Amino acid sequence: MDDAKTRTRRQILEVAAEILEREGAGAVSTRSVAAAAGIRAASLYQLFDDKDGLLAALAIHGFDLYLAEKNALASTDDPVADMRRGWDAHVDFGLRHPAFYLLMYGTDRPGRRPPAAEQASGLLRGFLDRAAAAGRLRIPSALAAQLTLAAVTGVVQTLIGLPAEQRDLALSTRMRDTLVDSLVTDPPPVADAGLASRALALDAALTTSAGAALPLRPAETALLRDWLHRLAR
Amino acid sequence: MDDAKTRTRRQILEVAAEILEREGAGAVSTRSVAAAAGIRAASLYQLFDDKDGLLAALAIHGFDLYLAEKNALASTDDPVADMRRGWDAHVDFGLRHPAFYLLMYGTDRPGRRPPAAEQASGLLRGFLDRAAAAGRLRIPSALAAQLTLAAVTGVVQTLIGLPAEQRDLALSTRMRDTLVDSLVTDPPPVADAGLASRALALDAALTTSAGAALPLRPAETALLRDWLHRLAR
DNA sequence: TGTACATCAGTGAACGCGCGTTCACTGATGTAC
DNA sequence: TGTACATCAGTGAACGCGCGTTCACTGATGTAC
Repeated sequence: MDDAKTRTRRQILEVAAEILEREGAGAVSTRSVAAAAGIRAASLYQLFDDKDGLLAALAIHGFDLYLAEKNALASTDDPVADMRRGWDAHVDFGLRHPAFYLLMYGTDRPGRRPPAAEQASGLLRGFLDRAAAAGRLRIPSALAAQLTLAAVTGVVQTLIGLPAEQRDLALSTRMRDTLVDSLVTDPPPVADAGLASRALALDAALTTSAGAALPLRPAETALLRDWLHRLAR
Repeated sequence: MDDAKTRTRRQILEVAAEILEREGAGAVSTRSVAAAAGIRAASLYQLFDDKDGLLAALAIHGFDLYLAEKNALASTDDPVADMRRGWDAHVDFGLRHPAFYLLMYGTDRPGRRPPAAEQASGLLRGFLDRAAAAGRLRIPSALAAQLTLAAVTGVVQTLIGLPAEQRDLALSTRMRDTLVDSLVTDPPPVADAGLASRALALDAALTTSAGAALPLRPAETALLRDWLHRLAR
């Protein structure tokens, strides 16, 4: 009956999520979670290694919630419009689950990357590589992803810090448009797309086919990509 | 001898700052600070109300450090260049004092604005109002300040979260330039400056002369400024 | 100059609390014969 | 169908810890006469 164990784990994570969102990260302790779940604190140790294990599972639970919403967003053939919608969905999630958001994206101590940043960055790269492949990206997608993530987390954390009634989404939409406009070439790709766009389109295609057999050796590919980035600068 | 008391307070705050920067916010307790300062924890209660008082004083101490650096930056007659230099100084401070920065600007729980955000926003408004007075601002300075603060804290927190050797200031300079370019009109003000710039220049002048005798009544002034913001939109 | 007193920064011991974690246990459930 | 046994989720009590905070105190310093 591993099912039963999995189910209990899920129930406990949901209870823990409720405490997190209602009372903040400081209120999540082995004892408070156990009490809210109607079991003894000692029982948690059969389901999770220890407190850190519980918190890690909670962060993954939060990221599952986030991914479920993101995946519900269908991709269209306009990667730039998709990016704007992805931005809005991200902000919306953060404002509906502020405590989760801070746990997932908040920087709590130097040198420790927020747990969700890695995965979110990967997701973003998906959008951006598609934009690059369509010849619409001005800068390498890795830097574009970092810029976008830094801007969006700055916006969400600013909004979360304000009392609910003072939160004005104009901050988010303006930042979004400023950023997207700066990353993306305005017109859809035309026949004589610029040097930079062409270099980046090729670079994106190389990313997509990573692992596939290329007619170049790894060291050559690396050098080529370095040149492409220089051309795009 | 109130001098002696003030001096002791300062010494204790410096010791506390050291713990904060070396071991993180979690390591700052009444006992650890007292031990590091060579006194008993009980003695702290003669210098600070309680632990919250100590932390509040610590945040103010951090902001004093910050202001000391900012004030060393002389203003030039180019408010836009000043803004860029202010941005860089802010980022530099954050990377040199990451734990302080997180204490001052980090969002730790929903609805609670980071303690330094208010003052930093006021400081920023100074730069921005000067830019607006020169007719170089595209949007109201309050929104511009919010955008800038959200972007710069997003950047600094992203960099702080990375291991020191992966921190790349290109993220900061690109975000800075993207943002400044979007806030500011490109050419220095010419004779036929646009409607929006003129409206905002007037608005900035009204801010500067708040309190001085105006030929308009307060309600009229408020309405006028509302109209100016609408023209600038 | 010397004595008696007031002030008050700092002491040392103790309080109660919530925490993470351990451990021998119990009692219900499922399995083997 | 009935009995003996194994499994194991969950229990209850206890541990040691660091925490914020209190309180009566001490002993050095400065002041008044």
